[in-house]
Amino acid sequence: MDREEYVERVLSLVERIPAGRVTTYGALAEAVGVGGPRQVGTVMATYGGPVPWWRVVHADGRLAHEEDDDAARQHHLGEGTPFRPSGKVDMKQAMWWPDVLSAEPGPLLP
DNA sequence: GCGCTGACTGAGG
DNA sequence: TCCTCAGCCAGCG
Repeated sequence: MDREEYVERVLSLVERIPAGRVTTYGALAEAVGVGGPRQVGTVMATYGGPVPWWRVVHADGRLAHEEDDDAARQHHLGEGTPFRPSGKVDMKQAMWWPDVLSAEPGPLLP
């Protein structure tokens, strides 16, 4: 697939993350099926503006991009995302695994 | 074609 | 918990 389509799939998955839940770069990469976590990171850094980027976190629950760390925390608090005392997201509760089929843009879903 | 860079990850200390 | 290191994959000079 070309880059545009890849970007579109990643963003569409991020949009599907329910409020109060999060997913990881690696999970998104796996759901799309192409590239790796870093590729997803690049996409988010470049095109992630319009989507709820704060719901995409590191594999261990740390919030991405420390400069916006505070803004992300506010969003999560507002959505009721489970946090650990350490200031990281509680991945056991908050992890949302993307539905692989959702990454398909075509009329694959009934 | 080549090297650098990055919103990553997992293992080890 | 935090830090480091190696592996990884694309985009961009």
